[in-house]
Formats: sequence, C-alpha cells, structure tokens
Amino acid sequence: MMINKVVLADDHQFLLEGIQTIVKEIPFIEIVAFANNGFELIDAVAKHKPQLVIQDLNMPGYDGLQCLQKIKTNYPQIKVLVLTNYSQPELVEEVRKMQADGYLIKNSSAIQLKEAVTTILSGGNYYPAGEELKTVPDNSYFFDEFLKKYQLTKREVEIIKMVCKEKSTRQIAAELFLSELTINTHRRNILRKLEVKNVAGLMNFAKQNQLL
Amino acid sequence: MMINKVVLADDHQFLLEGIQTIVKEIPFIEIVAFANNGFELIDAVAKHKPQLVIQDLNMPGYDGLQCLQKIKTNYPQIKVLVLTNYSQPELVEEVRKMQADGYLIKNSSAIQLKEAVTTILSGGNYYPAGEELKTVPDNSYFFDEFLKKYQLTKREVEIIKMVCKEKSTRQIAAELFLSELTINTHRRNILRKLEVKNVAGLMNFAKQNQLL
DNA sequence: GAAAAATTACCTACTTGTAGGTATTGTTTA
DNA sequence: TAAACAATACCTACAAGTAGGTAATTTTTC
Repeated sequence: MMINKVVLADDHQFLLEGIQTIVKEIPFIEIVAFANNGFELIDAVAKHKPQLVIQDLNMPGYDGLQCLQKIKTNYPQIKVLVLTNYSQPELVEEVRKMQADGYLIKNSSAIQLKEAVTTILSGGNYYPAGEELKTVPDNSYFFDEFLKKYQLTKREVEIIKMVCKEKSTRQIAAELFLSELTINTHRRNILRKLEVKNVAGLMNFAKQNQLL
Repeated sequence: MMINKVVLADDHQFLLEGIQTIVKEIPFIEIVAFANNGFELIDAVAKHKPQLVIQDLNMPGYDGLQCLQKIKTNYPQIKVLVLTNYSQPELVEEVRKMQADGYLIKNSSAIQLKEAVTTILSGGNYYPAGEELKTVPDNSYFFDEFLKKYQLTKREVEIIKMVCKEKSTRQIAAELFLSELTINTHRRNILRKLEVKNVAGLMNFAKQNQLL
C-alpha cells in the first residue's frame, strides 16, 4: 500500500496541532504541509499534489468553499474532507454539491475523524446522517486530543467559558452552586496549565481554540 | 432621481452600525436590509433586488467572494462594493475578476466610503491605486463613526489593544512612559464608555469590533 | 483667541484576581 | 481493589483591577 500525502488547513494553530496528532496515528499517512489560510492551502496543494486535503471552512483570504472549488476544479482526483464549526445543514448541501468527499463537525470524536479519513482514502464518502448533525454532545470532543495536550478537565473548560462571558468568580460560584474558593482553585489551575497569567491570556487562548 | 436601495453585509454588528451612519447620509439612498452572514446576504438580495450591495469579505457561511460570485451571476445589474480588512493585493485582483464595482479597505475614511458609493451608483468603478493599499495611516479611521459612537479616544483604543495583548497596567505604563495612575484613569474611562465591568468585557468588545 | 476635548496625574477605597500551600471526597481506570 | 485523577474546599498573602473624586496641561476645534 502506498503512503497517502495529506495537507491540513485551519486558521487556528492549536487546532492544526490537535488534528495532526489524531491523523498521524492513522497508518500509511504522511502529513506533508499545513496551511493557515486559503492562500497557503492553494499553494500547498499545487506544490505537494496530496491524496487528501483536510480543511476548515471559514478561513481568511479565500474561504473554505472557495478553496474546495478551486481544488476540485484543478485537481479532481484529490480527496477533500471538510471540517467546520457550523452545523448548518445548508452548508452540508453546498459542500456536497462541490464534490467534497466528506464533512465533519469539528467537535466530533477522534474516532469519527479517523473513520472519515480512512473511508475517504479507500474511495468512499463520509457525510453525517441528519441526526448526528443536531446531537453534538459536549463531551464527545473531537478535541480530546487538544484537551489532553493542555490537560484541561471538563470543569475547567466550563469555567473558562464562563470567564469569557465576563462572569466574576463570585457569579460563577453562584451559578454552579459551588464555593468561591473552589472556583478560585480552578482558575489558578487553568492559568497554570495554559501558561498565561491573567484573564486576557485566558481569553486569547479560548479564542485561538474556538472555545467560545 | 430615483432612490437607490442598498443592502449592507458584515458579520460585525457594530461595524454594520458604523457603516450605516455614514451611508445613510448620502442623498437618494435607502438601506433596505442588513446581513450578518453570507446566507442572509443572498436572501436579502433575492428579496429586495437592491441597486447596491456593500459587503464584507470573510463572513461565516458563504464568504464574501462566494457571495460576490452568486450575486454577479444571478443579478449582473446589481452593483457591489467590497469591504475588507485585508490589504492583500491578491484579493483586489480576485475581486476585480469577479466583476465587483469597488473595493475598499475597512479603515479608510468616511469620505472615501461616500465617494466609492456615489461613484459606483453613477456607473463608475472604485478601486484603490496600488499605493493607497499600502499606506493605511492608523488615524484615517473609517471608524471615526464607530469611535464617535463609543466616544473612544485614540489613546484609549491604544490601551485597549495592549490590554488585549495580556499586558498589565504596570507594563502599559512602562511602555508608554506614563504613570500607572494615568493608565488607571484610561482603563476606568474605557470600561465606563463601553459599559462593561472587567477585562473580559473589554476583550469581547474588541473582538466584536475587530480591534485586535 | 476662546471653548472643548484629550491626556496626563494624583488621592482614596474597595473588589477581584493571582499564587502558594494543603486536604477530603468521589470517580475513573488499570 | 489500588492508584490516579477530578472536583471540591479551606487558609493566607499579595497583586491587579475597578471605581469614585479632582485637576493641571496640552491639543484640537470652532
């Protein structure tokens, strides 16, 4: 079996890393390039002629749909798996029309991602059934990997989100029926794990990782 | 002279408002719809058949280029003015190829925006000369209007940006060669003007207004 | 040139966040 | 069933941010 070349494109650096750690576990796969925006993606595809492109929708420059179209027009043999935050059914249709070989919501599980990749590489399609699109349990994180990387617990992620919504320690404690001291501990652990030193740092992390 | 119907599209609510206040000062203009993403834009165009569309590139869902193409394919008589943050010359070419009638970097002046609109509505094109694309002085804000709305001064915007870069009051003071007490005052005024109560609120504002 | 606005600066007081330590309980997993 | 981890909670101390007041100086605007 030949080695399959893959190009990854996502404008969020940390997500790129998360996807990478999952994808490179799949046998017979080599990741040959990363792209942070549409321009880089088009360049990378032209340069490496990969078997598979895994790409985000909604990147700066060209966006994902635009890229998809370009790739499928110029290199119809290249497979494309589309990732997105948006679980809008309209988008699935657009993506399908443009001949993408698969579609995955970003917070799917690592297993689903691997399934999608192997299915597509062996010539199949990977589209979620209508039901799956709606039920996205908060714990089936595709970003297990990403959470593992930063060692964040579910509670910590929950608190990060609340801090980003401008809530104070006191408010968070009240909403979760916990002691302020507990929230304090969580906040301290969060900052330590993310290696940042204040709320601004925490929010920048959250933004870069689409936790918001 | 007939009234020209205009549709505005930008995914940043505050920017929509800023653009609106400028555009509605132009005579013989009626703003018939706003869109926060590509889907809404396409819907609005189909519904209102405007004379002019003013649209952001880089919106969620369809992006700007995609929308532009759809509009120009289905309604070639509709004029489109493209706004963008990116002063990438590659994009100008793409936009021009797709038959847009004008292109404007978002932090141009209000006067330039008005010029662009009137030029386009009287049948002309509005594209920046190569030079203008590079020299974007920080004070020629197209968002005078937006700043006016929140009454933010240049210094305040500067400090907002630094706070968002995780800098403490002390660090900001040191970098600007000012007293910490002064930065304190600025921060207090910023929070009051934006009607938020902590760093998280400030950052959410900055994010929504693309100040980062 | 006068008026208005922006920038700078100080004072005080209080609230919130950051940082270190430790420890108990419950849950997950090897 | 141990062992590991997550979640809870307390203590102390200090740093940083928030909030009110006032006011002098410089810059911008009319």
